[in-house]
Amino acid sequence: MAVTLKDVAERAGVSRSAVSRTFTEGASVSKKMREKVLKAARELDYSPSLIARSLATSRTKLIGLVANNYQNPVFVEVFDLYTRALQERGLRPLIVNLTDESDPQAFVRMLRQYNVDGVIIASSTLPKKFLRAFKDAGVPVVHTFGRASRTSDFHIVGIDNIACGEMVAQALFDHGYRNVAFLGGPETATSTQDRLAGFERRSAEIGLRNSVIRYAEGYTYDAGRRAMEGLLNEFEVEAVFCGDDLICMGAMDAARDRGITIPDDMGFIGFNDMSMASWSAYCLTTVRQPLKDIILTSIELIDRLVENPTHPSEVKLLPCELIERGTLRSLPVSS
Amino acid sequence: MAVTLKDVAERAGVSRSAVSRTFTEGASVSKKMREKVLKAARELDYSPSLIARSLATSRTKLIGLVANNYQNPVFVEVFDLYTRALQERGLRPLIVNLTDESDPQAFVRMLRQYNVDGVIIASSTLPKKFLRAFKDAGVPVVHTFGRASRTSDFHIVGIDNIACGEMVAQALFDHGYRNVAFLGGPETATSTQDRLAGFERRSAEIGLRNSVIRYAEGYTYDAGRRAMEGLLNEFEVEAVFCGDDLICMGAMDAARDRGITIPDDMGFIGFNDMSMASWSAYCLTTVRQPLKDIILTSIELIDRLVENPTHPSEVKLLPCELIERGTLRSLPVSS
DNA sequence: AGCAGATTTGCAACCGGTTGCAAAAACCTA
DNA sequence: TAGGTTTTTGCAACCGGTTGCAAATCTGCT
Repeated sequence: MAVTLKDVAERAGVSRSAVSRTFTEGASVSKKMREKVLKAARELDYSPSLIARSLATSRTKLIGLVANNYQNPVFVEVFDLYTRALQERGLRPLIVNLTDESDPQAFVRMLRQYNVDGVIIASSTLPKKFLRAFKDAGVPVVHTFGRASRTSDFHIVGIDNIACGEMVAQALFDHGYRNVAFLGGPETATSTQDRLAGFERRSAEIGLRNSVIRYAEGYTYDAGRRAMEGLLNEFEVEAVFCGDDLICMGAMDAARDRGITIPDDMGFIGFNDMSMASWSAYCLTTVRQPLKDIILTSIELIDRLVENPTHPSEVKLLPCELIERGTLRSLPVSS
Repeated sequence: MAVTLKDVAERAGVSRSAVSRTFTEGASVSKKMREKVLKAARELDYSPSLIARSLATSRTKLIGLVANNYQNPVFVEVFDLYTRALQERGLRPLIVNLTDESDPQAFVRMLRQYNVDGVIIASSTLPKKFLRAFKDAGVPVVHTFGRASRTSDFHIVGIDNIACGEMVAQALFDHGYRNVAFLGGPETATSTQDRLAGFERRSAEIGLRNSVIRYAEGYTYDAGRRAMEGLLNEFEVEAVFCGDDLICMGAMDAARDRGITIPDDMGFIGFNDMSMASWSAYCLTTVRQPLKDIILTSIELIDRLVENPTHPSEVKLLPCELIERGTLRSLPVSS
């Protein structure tokens, strides 16, 4: 059915190796030979089987892309960036959609079976042993959105969540807020923990009172909404720092549905700057993660690891940026 | 490095075929042999290489998943469903992110090089010749969200866009609207064309005047917003039928930003029922596509095609449902 | 023209599995 | 227990490429 190396070789009247070499980067073939082969290949509409090549070279150009956050629209942005950047480098993502029910070990095995060249874990809520499993199997891993740590021997690309927490505390203080709430993502996510740590540290330094700490059960609108409703029943705060834009939108809608006006009655600040944050229905003040940089850096790193698996472990933390829109009240004028 | 068939065979003291057979479905192995092999395999932590197996069987369990709508959050829902349903069946999606700039032919070649078992095209805006390219290469294709047509010899799963257009016309009429606008997705999308056709046909029948026909340039918030702003400058309508929820949200925000109250001053109806449609900031009345069914049906179909490539071409159109929320004014009470 | 050195080519083994075929083993019946 | 069936096993070829090695060809030079 399909046309193979052998067919081309016969048609061109050369050896199979010759054909192979004209299709492999940096092999030694004379100009005359190459042309003869390419002509035959063109006539037969031949293109080499990557499966067979993989078997021989034990390189697949496949990169496992593991994620578990398919509920959040920001993920479509993440995903778009990953898939495009990978395919521009001639790599293919092999997607794993990890749900709560699914058995992680099965996916580790699966990715090994496909002999992926490397794995990118794009999630801050996955346990370390998951990374370990790949490492032990000799597969290069990069943890995007992971927590930095001196002791860890993993490759990590992400942001400095502690610094971000500090930045938000400062921003709230600067806007004149004195009594605020923290409404994070899932408590188990390292990103949540770190943001809270930074937030509390800076708050203590400058005298910002954060009287409530709550966690949404997931990075979803509904979870944000529910958590905010609970919060509103019990506390009075001037502003809320949300661990994710989507959570923030749920929280804002919960507040508005109780007749609270934003930002006059209550301020909100989100995290991620997903594309919806700029919609006029929300006009969300938020912290922007440099998604594109994070993802390009991750891919570059995994690419390098594939070439050189013994590369010493790297941690790259990229700077975030405060995006001021309309959900914090105007800065008090100094008089 | 990796442990292979041969290692297991040696350890178990049996032939390589024996090992292969215990790992292939429906091969003949005695209970005793199977246990001996499994024991050795377990001790060595062996799992068969899918690459090598693919080479031998020319089946990869890979399904190409081609899409070009990575801007729309509804896609994250589509994507979640696809990846999960595929992996539940033991298939792996091989993702192609088609951008405007990318050369479609290159992707056709790429998917063939990976020897995918089948391809799912998940888009209503891709040209037919794209499908043709796979078909010509002997790769089974299913077109999800495609246009039904008697003459076509492709496999299609989607909705009856004409009927949906009719349903919306009727719904607007029933809500008391008499002068409305159509704000579709890209004009080249067959789904847009069909919805408009149905919409106009039923409008004519019942006496609904649709005075404006506009198209957003893409399935994005901004495109919806821009189109709506233009529309507001030139026309007065009572309600707008948008070709997509995201477009609709952009349009709604454009209207609100001009001081228009929804639904008192103007009605809106969207399409897709993406998860955001239910947010209280929009509370969108819309048409729900049975996404899950569409996707499961697509996968089932491609699965069957892989087994039997000569399967006669099928067209499956699934019914949509009107989801009434708060963006159309209340039904006039009959008195 | 003759020769050393560099370049190109083909041979054949290998990557890690599957599978048709025939021999061997197990089972059944008389 | 012998003889015929059915089941299980191993051999060896094959899937479609790559690659080390040695032979063949091509260079440039004297």
